[in-house]
Amino acid sequence: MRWDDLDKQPCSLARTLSVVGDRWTMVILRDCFLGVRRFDEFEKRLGITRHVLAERLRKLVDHGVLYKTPYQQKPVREEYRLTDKGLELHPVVMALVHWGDTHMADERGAPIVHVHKQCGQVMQPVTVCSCCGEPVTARDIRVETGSGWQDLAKELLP
Amino acid sequence: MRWDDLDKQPCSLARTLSVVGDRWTMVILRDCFLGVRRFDEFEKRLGITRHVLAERLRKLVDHGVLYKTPYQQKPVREEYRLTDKGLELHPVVMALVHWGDTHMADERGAPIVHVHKQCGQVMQPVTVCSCCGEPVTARDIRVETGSGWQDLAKELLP
DNA sequence: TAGGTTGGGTTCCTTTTTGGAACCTGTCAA
DNA sequence: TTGACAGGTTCCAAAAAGGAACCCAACCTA
Repeated sequence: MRWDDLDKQPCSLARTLSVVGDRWTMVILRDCFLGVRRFDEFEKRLGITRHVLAERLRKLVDHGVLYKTPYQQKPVREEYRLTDKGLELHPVVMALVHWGDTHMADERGAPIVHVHKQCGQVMQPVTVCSCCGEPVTARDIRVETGSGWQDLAKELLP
Repeated sequence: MRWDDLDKQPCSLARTLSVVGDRWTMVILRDCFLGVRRFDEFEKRLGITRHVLAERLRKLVDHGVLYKTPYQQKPVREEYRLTDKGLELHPVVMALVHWGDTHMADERGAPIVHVHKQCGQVMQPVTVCSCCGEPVTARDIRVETGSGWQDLAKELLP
């Protein structure tokens, strides 16, 4: 399978990765969540080549994850901002950062910490069950085929 | 910057992506979480080329995300399993799947659902604050430089 | 005992993607 | 008039992915 066909897979993870799963997109989105908005600022911070950056930004705009909005006229200059759809990638970013903090940090600890505005504390993201509110780990989960997909059950699960 | 230098960045997200951030690794890990363990089963399910698969599995083993263990002698055959470090990527997988369910699903709905064994319900992952237990979104978070990184504060944040 | 199958790869070659640098286009300021 | 700035695009070389074929040890089976 070509990577380009990922979005046709009957798998939400594959479809998500077809948008954010290439080498640079998540790093661009990290900067978006930090408040970076302009082309040249992305370029400076990421050290990514301009034409890959331009293409990734275009793709994120096409998918409705970012939108362009002018911040000056004459000449028109536009900046990139997260849409609501983009903001909803925050749990993904938090989970990636948390794993890195736990498993890839050096003796200096986490480069960046997250403060929860409501409680004022430095926080780690915890994934809980939407029904009972208890923390969930991989071992607490059983996977089943979705109700619209019974016919593909044998293909979806090993 | 080359993508290969991501792991040297003072950023936990970049370091995490240096392990799981290429085109196929997360899809391989999705299958690991579904219980796939053998080379040929990965190949059949993913339709990925054998040599990319072999390289990705090797890299995940090198990083301690998977380990190889024999399931028969004569001839020795080994399978790949998630280590504890690998199991801790579960929140990342859940967050990616949830975003896909929300934003990339078709009329048939989620191909796969997650049942929380403890409460028996189909669940969605919710990210909450480790201190106060309240759900957090992007707008609830303020970012600060980690205590070991004050000297780099100007570089880390825009 | 020849021939095929299975699991788990490696090799080789072609096509796509990146990386890196240079170039283009309005607008403004010196 | 030259230069800077923001935001790209173009071009070419280098690296990675895709696809097919090959390898090998140990079975199985006719």
